[in-house]
Amino acid sequence: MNATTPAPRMTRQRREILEALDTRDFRSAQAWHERLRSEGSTIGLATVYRGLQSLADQGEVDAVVAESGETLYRRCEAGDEHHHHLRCRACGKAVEIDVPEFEAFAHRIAEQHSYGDIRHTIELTGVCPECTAAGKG
Amino acid sequence: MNATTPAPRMTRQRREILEALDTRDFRSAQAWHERLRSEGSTIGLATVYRGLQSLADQGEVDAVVAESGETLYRRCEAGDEHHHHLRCRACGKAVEIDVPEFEAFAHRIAEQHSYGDIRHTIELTGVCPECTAAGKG
DNA sequence: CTGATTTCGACAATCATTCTCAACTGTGCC
DNA sequence: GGCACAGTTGAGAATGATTGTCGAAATCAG
Ligand SMILES: [Zn+2]
Ligand SMILES: [Zn+2]
Ligand SMILES: [Zn+2]
Ligand SMILES: [Zn+2]
Repeated sequence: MNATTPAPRMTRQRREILEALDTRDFRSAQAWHERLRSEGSTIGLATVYRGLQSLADQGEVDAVVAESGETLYRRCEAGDEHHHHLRCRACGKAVEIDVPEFEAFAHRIAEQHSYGDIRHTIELTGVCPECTAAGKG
Repeated sequence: MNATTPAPRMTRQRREILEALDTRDFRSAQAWHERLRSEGSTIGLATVYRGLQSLADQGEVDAVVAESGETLYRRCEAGDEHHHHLRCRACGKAVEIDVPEFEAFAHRIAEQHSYGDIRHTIELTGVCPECTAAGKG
């Protein structure tokens, strides 16, 4: 059956996405697409969705689901190390944080209830200093 | 400040939703709607959406955003006390947990980065014993 | 270069959720 | 009870994010 999923080809579009993502903010696929277009790219929306998803699978980008339900992406700072974020709800700017005590705690709780295949989501959101100053609170 | 938002009227539909919600599982608005219909109700989908949202605002029901982006609801066990869940991804069954150390930790991190108006999401998901046994893992 | 395969991108399709609006119904008041 | 009337309802349309389709274009092994 699965003899190693073939590595994605390095196309112009994939390169463009990787370059565009070289920032510190979480944005939606649509927002990244607009930015790419505004910089002269002719990349298609579906391609941006596909690219971001595949990059997220590889751990190259972080993906989080906002309260609205839309998925936000940004380039991952920490390689494939496990981590979480403190993100600005107004501009998307985020810092990576780690929650050392929590990882063990999660598994303890799960075991107590005999739940298997545990996953967890921890997201802190707020309004960053710049956005607070700009009244985007 | 609060010029008292008028309390929602107690209609047949609102009563039906409240009754249907008397379980322990997280389900989507559509799923609750189907269940109500299958029990003979003629309630409309939009009404279920509206009802669940308003109940969530009042703290009567818990709402969480699943990885897929859809919102899941269930009746809240803990009144309006702050809490989090360990939820089964296969059947929705959940237990409420609390994460005492975390609440303070979140604020400490936020302050360190000067982020204001902090909010947090913590969700544990897994597969419950029943679903594991049934091979829904 | 050549052919097998993958990826593109415009556009249609899906799916959850929200909106519109005419009909209906709690609620307060007589 | 009966009335007035603002809050609710429900069918269906509309929205908005995401995914699927499919012929054209690009990548890569030989
Ligand atoms: Zn900001
Ligand atoms: Zn973690
Ligand atoms: Zn289960
Ligand atoms: Zn908490």
